[in-house]
Amino acid sequence: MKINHTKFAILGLLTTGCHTGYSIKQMIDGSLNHFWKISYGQIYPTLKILVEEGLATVKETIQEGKPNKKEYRITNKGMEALQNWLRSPIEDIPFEKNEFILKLFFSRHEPETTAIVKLETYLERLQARYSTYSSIESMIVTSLSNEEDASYWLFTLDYGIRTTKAAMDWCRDTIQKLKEMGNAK
Amino acid sequence: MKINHTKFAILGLLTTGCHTGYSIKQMIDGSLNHFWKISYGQIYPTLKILVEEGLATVKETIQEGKPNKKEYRITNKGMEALQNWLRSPIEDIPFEKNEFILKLFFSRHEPETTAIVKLETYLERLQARYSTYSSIESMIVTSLSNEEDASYWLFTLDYGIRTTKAAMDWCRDTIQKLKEMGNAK
DNA sequence: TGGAGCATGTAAGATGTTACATGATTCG
DNA sequence: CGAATCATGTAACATCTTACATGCTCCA
Repeated sequence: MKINHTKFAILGLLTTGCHTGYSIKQMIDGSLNHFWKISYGQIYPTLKILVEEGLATVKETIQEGKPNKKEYRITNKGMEALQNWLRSPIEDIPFEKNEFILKLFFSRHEPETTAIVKLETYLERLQARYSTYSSIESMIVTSLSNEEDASYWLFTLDYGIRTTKAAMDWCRDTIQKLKEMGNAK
Repeated sequence: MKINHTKFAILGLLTTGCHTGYSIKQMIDGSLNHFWKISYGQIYPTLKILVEEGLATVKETIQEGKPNKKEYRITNKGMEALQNWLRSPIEDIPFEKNEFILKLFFSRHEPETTAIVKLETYLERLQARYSTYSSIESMIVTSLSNEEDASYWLFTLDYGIRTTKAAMDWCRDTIQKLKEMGNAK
């Protein structure tokens, strides 16, 4: 039996102070983005399903000066479903769908210099990601240290930081190796 | 404009000595699996499309003692298309859809011990992956050292090895931290 | 006045997985 | 005799992305 994890991701986000589709999306883009992505095209329909299944409730709130919003809250049944999902064993070890590595795999069909340029671009983007992670980390440490979620959020962030760092080191070493290959010819 | 990378992955595999849908699948599962997956449900229809577009040719081969097979070969046009794709800049830096990390993110809703068990399971699987990579690596080094593809294949493998190793280290440290959190209570 | 941020939603299409169907040979 | 390996394929389904549509307020 296959489980729809996205549904539970949204359910979980409801426990972190996000109560609208819009704020859920922001949270995903800001904190979950390195290991889970969800688009509006999934968020709003899923929120509807959650209510239908009794895992969440909605209340339309009229705001002055701002558009109306629908506030979603997790129910007891929803909380149970979330814990159930947390308890269930993980299916597969994740794999990364990596366009860049795929291209590198076939790179003997292109000149070394082209591969080097691609590696340099990749390294730059990894560095950008690394700084983003670092700034999120210091933000959590300073402003959320008493928050219950904080330690687990830092663990997941640390995972991102360490794997990104490993990838950056690999990039630098591979660039070096490719340059040596070029010189040897 | 969005590019269908899977199509090019199959096209690229045609240049590595794979000529049937079956052998392409084996190559994917053996060597590409850590950064790209393709199922038969995609391979066979894509191979058909490749022929329709003139990027590959088919020839049905009658084998004695074995079922017939269709042998696909890349055409000049296909080779050009492959190089074109290789040259094109990478769109996005990849992200890992990681069910395990997603669960950890919400783990304050479960007891620490449960999280520790999950981390231990995850570590075991990472170790298994690590040994798989290492054995593929030594296989390539010993039996393919003269093959043109070898160095690029080793680069991609090294990427897998390093990021997996970083994840393993993170696992061990996080288990430790969680145990300390448990003791502190 | 125009853009950014807040806010919700849908429809079409792309992409990918799973289960199923078929059938030969080889090896233990 | 049964399992594994070789070999090809499809239909249904699940999942996800993209583009589009709407409209308010605040600020420069």
